[in-house]
Amino acid sequence: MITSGLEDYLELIYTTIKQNKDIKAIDIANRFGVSRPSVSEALIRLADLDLIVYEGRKGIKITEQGITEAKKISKKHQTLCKFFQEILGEDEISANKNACKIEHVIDQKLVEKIRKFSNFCKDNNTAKAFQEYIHK
Amino acid sequence: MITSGLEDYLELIYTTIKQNKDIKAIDIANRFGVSRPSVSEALIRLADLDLIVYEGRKGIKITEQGITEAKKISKKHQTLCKFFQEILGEDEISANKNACKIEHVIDQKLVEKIRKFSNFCKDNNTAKAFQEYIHK
DNA sequence: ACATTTTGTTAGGCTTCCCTTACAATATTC
DNA sequence: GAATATTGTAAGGGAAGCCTAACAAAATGT
Repeated sequence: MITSGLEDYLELIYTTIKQNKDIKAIDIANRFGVSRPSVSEALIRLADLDLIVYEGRKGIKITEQGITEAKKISKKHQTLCKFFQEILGEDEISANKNACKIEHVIDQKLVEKIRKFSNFCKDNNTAKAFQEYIHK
Repeated sequence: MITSGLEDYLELIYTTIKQNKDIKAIDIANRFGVSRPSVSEALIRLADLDLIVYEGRKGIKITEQGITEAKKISKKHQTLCKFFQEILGEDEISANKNACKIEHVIDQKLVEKIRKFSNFCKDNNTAKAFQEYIHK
């Protein structure tokens, strides 16, 4: 089974590759503040799960299945982030930090509901009204 | 540092004791589907953290600090649960399940914002409008 | 091309959190 | 009060996820 840490790594691999950039193990290590051996291990596990193709220095490629998985996580992240920032008025750093953790535990169904709710709120200027309500 | 699992156990201890009921290690094991030895270990760690007083068969008591911690978690749980159910219209089981996981990773500040937002939505009948929006 | 730096792997270790099996102590039942 | 059931603990083990130190291979600089 894929774990929270693996999901983080896969998500970064996906978003980096999507921008047509290369990603190396050391980039992941730097990004998450973990050691190179930890990442090395994790990449082997991601490859075992057929989510990436990993051949050491030859680079990291993402599989179809990996893309599918990464998209799910990435979508969750974006939906949550947007809701926290645009509706609740949370700052970007806090929104990101919380989304990064919640995305690994929340059900897709609930995220979908939040996404719809966000759209609903936008259509109704709910965010603005909420800010006024808070500072009243 | 307190972990997700320990928080779960502490929360159950707190809510049970609050209802003037006794709680035993085996109750926790049954509730979370883990073995008695696992709970035994966890209770010793909770005691090390001064969150409970544990003396085996003599029972489990919660400390002041434990109550403070448990209240925080419990409050997070309730706030999230309420938001998911009453505003988003999620069913109780799903609301609970998601709250149970998110409560361990979300910042208190963000929960507080969600709580205020829930109140705001209630004052404005937002839930009803959202349901109509979904099913339009 | 050679020296240096960068990057990845191996080996060995630690903690958390779970497990099973076996045993000990306490409660319960008859 | 003796037999049985319940509950807790000890011992030992495993997977995940992190670490450091040491080494190997490749890329880079001059």
